[in-house]
Amino acid sequence: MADIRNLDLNLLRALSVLLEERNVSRTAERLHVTQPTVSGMLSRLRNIFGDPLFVRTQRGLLPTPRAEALAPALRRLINDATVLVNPAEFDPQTSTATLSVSVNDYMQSVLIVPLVAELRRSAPKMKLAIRNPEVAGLTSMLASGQIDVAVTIPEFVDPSLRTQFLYREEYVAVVREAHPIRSRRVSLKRFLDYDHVLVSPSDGSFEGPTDNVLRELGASRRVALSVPSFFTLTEVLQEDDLIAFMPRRLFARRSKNLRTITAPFAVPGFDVITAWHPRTDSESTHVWMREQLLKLGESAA
DNA sequence: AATTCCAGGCAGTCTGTCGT
DNA sequence: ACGACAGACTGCCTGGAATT
Repeated sequence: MADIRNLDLNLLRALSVLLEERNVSRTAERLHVTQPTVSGMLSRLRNIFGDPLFVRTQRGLLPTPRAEALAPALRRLINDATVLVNPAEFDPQTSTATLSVSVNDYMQSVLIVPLVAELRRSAPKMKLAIRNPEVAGLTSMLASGQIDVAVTIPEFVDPSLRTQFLYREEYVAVVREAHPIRSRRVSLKRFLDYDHVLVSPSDGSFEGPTDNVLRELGASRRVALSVPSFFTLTEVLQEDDLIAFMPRRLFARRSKNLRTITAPFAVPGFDVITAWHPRTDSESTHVWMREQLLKLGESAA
């Protein structure tokens, strides 16, 4: 049994050209090496295949039956190898790839709704899975490929991941249209008279960025309700005299029966970023998807 | 586990010879 | 005379050992 350890692909390529040219010098020219090099290659090929492969005649080199029989398989092999090292360019119009994006409901509303519209147009055969965020397992899910890209905030991202800034978001204070607070500008005392509601996606906490600001002011509010999603937040706000801070871009999309008031203090906003595993850095499908998100982030800003 | 170093082997060129 | 092949030499690559 012949050993393929000594076989390199360039030898097979040389054999393929030799079969076409039936001449060592012309083969050397085509391979951009010197004639003795091809001679040496032929000698190695003869050892590997245990066959003379070519015999010299008056009319040049004549392939042996064994060499002629190798030709179709050689062409296939070289073609396959060429495809292997030159993966097809990503074409959104024809791609049938499936991508999984982890993103919370606020970002779904701001980014994913326009993303889907864009995808239906420019990548009609692609499939997209939107998944609720996994803060704890995010890194391992990105590493294993269960999630391809996450839209999130920097605080949730392990330093081993790659990130790209999309846009900066601000909070606005929101109440329902029928809320007893009528003036746009509200005093701190009046602001604290009412019960508040906040979004805590994972742990049901009653504290958020607003409470950190209040603590520094030596004050505190009563958070009566903690909900897991921004969709629930907007529903609840419409039904009761509560106050909530919500992302400005979300309010712009879900302001039915709601209005903003000017809070007596500012709450720092947050950066929205994409995060992915370095493994997929140059994966053409992923690169394309991240570019789409970046574009949408820029237009959302 | 990753990086660096080193020895051995191999493929390439140049030059020259041989066979058709 | 032309083209294949062989020998001498050079530089690069690879695999294993040593080191970090």
